[in-house]
Amino acid sequence: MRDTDEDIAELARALAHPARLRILRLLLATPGCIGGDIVAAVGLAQSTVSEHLRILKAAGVITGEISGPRICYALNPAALAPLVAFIDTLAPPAGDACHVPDERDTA
Amino acid sequence: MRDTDEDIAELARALAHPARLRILRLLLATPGCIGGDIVAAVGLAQSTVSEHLRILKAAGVITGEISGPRICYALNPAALAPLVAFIDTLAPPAGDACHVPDERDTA
DNA sequence: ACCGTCTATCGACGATTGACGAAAAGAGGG
DNA sequence: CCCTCTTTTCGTCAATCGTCGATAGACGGT
Repeated sequence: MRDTDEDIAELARALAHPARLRILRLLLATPGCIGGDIVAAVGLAQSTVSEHLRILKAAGVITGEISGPRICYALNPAALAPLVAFIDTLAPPAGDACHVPDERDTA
Repeated sequence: MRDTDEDIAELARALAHPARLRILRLLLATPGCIGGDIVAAVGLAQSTVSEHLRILKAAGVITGEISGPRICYALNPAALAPLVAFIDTLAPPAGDACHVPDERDTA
C-alpha cells in the first residue's frame, strides 16, 4: 500500500457503486460467512455479483476464504485506511484529537 | 442529503479519479482562491479540468464562487460526511469512541 | 462414479466516463 | 464599443464499466 492518488482512487472506486455498498452492508450485517445468498440479496445475476466481489477483493476491502463448497467473505476495513486518511486531510473538523495513530502514515 | 447508497456512491465516485484527488489536494494547499492555475498543476486540458471541477461541484465536495474575472473554488469537507459515516460503519471495532454526534444528521 | 451446488471466468452488448479541441458566454478594462 | 481574459459548454473519440447468459472448474453428498 503506497497511498498514492491512484491507490486512493481505486479504493474510492470500489465504493463508487450502490451494489458494492449493498454487498458491504450485507457482509457487515452477516455474522459469519455467506456465499450465494449475496446474489439473492442484491438482485443481480450471479456473474455480476461475482464481478463486484472480485473488484472489492482486488481493492482489498474484503477477503475471500474457501470454506468447503462455499466461500467465506469477510470485511477488511483496514484496507480503507488510505482513503480515510485522505478524507481526514480534507476535513480536519473540530475534534482533531480523535487521531488514529497510523505508524506508517507519516510519509 | 439522504445518505442513500446512491448518494454515497456518487460521493465516492467523485473521489475515484486521480485528477480529482489532485485537484482537491491543490485546493487544500491553496490559501485563497485559484482559477486556471489548476490547469497547469494537473497537466490536463483546460476543458477537462473544468469537467472535473464540475463533477466535484455536483457532488458538493467543492464550491465555486465568482470572484471578479476568476472563480474562487473552496473545499466543502462537510459534504463527505455520508461517505465517512458509511466507512465508519464498516470499521467500528478500533476507535469507536471518536464519534462526533451529529444530532441533526439523523433525519 | 455421478450429480447437484456453488463460484469464477469468458465473450458480448449498451451505457457511461475521460479526454481533447473548438467555440461560446460572462466580466472588466481601454 | 471593442478587446482580453477566464470559464463553461459542445461535439467527438477511445476506453472503461456494468450487466448479462453461457460455460468451466471444484467440492460434497448419494
